[in-house]
Amino acid sequence: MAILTGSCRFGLWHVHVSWEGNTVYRVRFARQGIGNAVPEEIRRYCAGRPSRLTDLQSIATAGEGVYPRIYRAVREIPCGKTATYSEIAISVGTAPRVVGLAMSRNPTPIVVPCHRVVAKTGIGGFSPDPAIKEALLAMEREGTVCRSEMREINR
DNA sequence: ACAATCGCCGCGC
DNA sequence: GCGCGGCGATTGT
Repeated sequence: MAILTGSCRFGLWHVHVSWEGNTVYRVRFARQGIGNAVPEEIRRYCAGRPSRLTDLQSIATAGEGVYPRIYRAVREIPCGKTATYSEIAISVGTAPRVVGLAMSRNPTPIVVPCHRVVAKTGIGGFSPDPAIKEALLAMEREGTVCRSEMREINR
């Protein structure tokens, strides 16, 4: 199977994705879009519709290094909730700044939901623009996007 | 090897 | 509300 790339819209930004099957290699925010499609769950998420990002895998979570363990811990933060840099640090046995650095180098934002990691006082950083982080958190707080298919069926 | 680089935190003012 | 020092893994020279 070949690696595919595409983009979808999120507010004023375009979300570029490269992936193969269920494995996502890169996600990045850019001003310009490209024509091709992105995985369904990311398309639904960006549109604010119910989605299950946990169906996707990220290359960033593989391995036993510190960064992969951080990324796995971040993936366990439920949609609509947040954790602090220090909480993640304690859970994997490292320092808060290492978590910050790992977030800044996260190759697959959204799939590894680094926007759910906030500073103890304040929202913390996000590149290329903290406004994206605020928008993602606001969307998840609203709640529609967080409904999984199971909850859709159960209600 | 070494130095620089961080999306942080807790303290003391 | 500052400013400061400590923190640890990664990346580039």
